[in-house]
Amino acid sequence: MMAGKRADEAARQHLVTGLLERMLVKDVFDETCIVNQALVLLADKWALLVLIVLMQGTKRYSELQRQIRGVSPKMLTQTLRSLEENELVARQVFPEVPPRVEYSLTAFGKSLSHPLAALCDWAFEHEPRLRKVYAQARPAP
Amino acid sequence: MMAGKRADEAARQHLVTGLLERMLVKDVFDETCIVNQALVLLADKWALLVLIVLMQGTKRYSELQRQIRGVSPKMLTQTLRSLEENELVARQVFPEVPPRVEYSLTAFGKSLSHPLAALCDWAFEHEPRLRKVYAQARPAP
DNA sequence: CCGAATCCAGATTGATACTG
DNA sequence: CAGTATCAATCTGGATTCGG
Repeated sequence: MMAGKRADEAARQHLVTGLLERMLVKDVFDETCIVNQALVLLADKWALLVLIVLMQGTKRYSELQRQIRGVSPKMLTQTLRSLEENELVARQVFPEVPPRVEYSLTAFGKSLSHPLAALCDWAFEHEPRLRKVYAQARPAP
Repeated sequence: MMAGKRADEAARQHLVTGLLERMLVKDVFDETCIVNQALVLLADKWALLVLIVLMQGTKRYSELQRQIRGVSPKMLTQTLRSLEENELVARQVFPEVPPRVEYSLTAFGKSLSHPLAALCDWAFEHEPRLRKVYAQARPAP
């Protein structure tokens, strides 16, 4: 138990140290920093949810809308367009009746699987605490 | 080279499959899904940048403002308050003149190091492509 | 039916100036 | 130093409408 905790901490320190080496510690978060630019593309709740759902495989527009509860058609379209422009998602239109449009991750999008999975894993691991802070942060609707 | 690529793909599939098992594939992205709640807290550019900077250690308000280029005092304060409420960041006020306030990650916040490092690693690995899409997504200022 | 475009009220953001 | 206050501008989201 104790050893496991120390191992986790050691792993964390290794990761953080590796990062710091690359970031050169100071003033890296301006507009030219690649981490900053990446966050501009990714720091969006709907975009992340779409990417996570598309990790399951190719989906139609309506499937995405069904799986991602609470997304309006407008925001879904907007998010998909943005992801397409950023080359993370591919859009394929089938000239049929009724119309069919399929979305899938590009190879670039698939390369995000590891970071996104790490984020989801974190959420599952810390579920009780997350629920607590989420509930107290937003008074009952 | 080829073997490395295959290993990466295998690792990705393992991660994704593990996720899918937990997500039970369908309709998990409503308000009660823990991933959704986690994203509400984290899908924010400034919050992520603050967390990443605080991975370097304890910082004063002005240090954060200097390292995170482009953040206004208002947004920095707002972001820090939110992170504090979510128990990811601890705030300590020193009753001195001139005033001093220090921010650091809580244990909970430190538990985010792995996912955040994975995200940063991804950004560094895909820097050329990221710069390309970032540039074409936003016309020269 | 499915996918997308338009309009508009309300929330969020950002730059700047100001205060204990 | 570490924030607030203020105001303009942008973004969001829902309802509605349109086209294939």
